[in-house]
Amino acid sequence: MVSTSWFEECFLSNPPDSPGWALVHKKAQAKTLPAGACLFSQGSSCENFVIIVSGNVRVQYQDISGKEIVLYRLCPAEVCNTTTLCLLADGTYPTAAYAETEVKFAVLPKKDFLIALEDLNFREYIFSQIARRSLELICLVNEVAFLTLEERLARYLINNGPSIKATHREIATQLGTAREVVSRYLRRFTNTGCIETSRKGISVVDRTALEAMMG
Amino acid sequence: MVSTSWFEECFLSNPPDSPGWALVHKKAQAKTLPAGACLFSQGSSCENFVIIVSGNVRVQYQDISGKEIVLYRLCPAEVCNTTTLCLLADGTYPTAAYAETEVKFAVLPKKDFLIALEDLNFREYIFSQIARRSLELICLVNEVAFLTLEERLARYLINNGPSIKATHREIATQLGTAREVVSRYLRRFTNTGCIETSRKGISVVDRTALEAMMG
DNA sequence: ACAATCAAGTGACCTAAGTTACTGACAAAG
DNA sequence: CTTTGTCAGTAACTTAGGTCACTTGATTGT
Repeated sequence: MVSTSWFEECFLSNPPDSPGWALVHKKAQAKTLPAGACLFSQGSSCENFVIIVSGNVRVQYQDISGKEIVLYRLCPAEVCNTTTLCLLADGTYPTAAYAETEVKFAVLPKKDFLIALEDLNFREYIFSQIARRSLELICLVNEVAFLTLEERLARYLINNGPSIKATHREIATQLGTAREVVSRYLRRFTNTGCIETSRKGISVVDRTALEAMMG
Repeated sequence: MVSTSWFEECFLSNPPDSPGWALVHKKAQAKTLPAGACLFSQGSSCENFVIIVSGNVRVQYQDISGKEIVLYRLCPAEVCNTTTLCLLADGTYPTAAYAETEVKFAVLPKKDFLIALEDLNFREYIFSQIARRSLELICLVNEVAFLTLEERLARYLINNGPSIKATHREIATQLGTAREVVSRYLRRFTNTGCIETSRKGISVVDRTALEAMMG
């Protein structure tokens, strides 16, 4: 059972007074993992529903040659899309997930999750998240298929706020490309005055100019 | 209400004796569209649940410059993934759908769909489909991001059976590339004896050789 | 303090694949 | 039989971006 302290605090907006949330509250196990830990990896079987309580998690795909692309990130109160889909489809994980910070999360056995889904309140919470995330993935297909890296990088910079704390390497993984390529485009953006770079950080100076490049 | 003839015939395996299916049966409207017709297009709002009764439907994305990529195809008894996700997320369509043959399908207002979802039987049918399809889309991201066109074309040829009836143009749309590029790789496959081409058709001669190329 | 590690900068090169611009072949319509 | 449109073949070129091979500077651990 999840300790009341952080769990309830986190779900004040979805109070566990509905049967589904009550079940989660009763049966879920609280877990904590340090930054960098792997929550699940490609090919492993999916047995438990996962909901993030604190910290954030990167969900990504890694191909045979080691190339990676980030599919999405999980924030507190969010449900892992891949996990939920795997539970519903009886599948094994096609992706891997890593803690980016220390992460607290609740874990609920598949069986109990399916019971909790009987509750309209719980179900709506879950499925609106799944739906939104899956629609995002459809958009990601298009982005990867049709946008240039320059456009995708511009989008990344816009979407990640005026001040970004990430290495070129991390950005490259996010976009599914190589570090050098990111450096190359960042240099161009710097030359045209769109951004300013520092070690481990980028700040967007001319948002409008960047927006013009994002396709 | 859907005429009993083709609807029931189609759902024998999911008999409408459960409340969800009964509701679908009672409230759904039967529609028919000719080959080539548009079921929905990008940006239009999503009001109705859609389930295919006969024929098949191509769901694709088109970017501003007119480039297209096929995301998936719907077959009889299948539910449109995008539609269902949009209903659950209150969104507008990010994709478009076109009838590839004459299509019969049932349409159920959002309101009734949400009621039908109360039924475990119906819900499981819908969500296992959604889950499977969405997992496929995750794999599509990786395919587009990391595989070469040669590999993707080889996969396409394998997945679409030993005898394929499609123009180079159609295959190009499927993969999100240009016709000439498809012709180029098909020529190479022909030269190495993997396939044989004829007007509007391709047949896989050496499946094993093709499999070796699909990455 | 020094080595080791990691982030970043950068030039040179290479290749996949998009683009342009044709040609010829076939089929259906007139 | 001829016109018109679709399908396919192909050569020539361009470009995005992946890869290699470094260097330099910062950070960290011992």
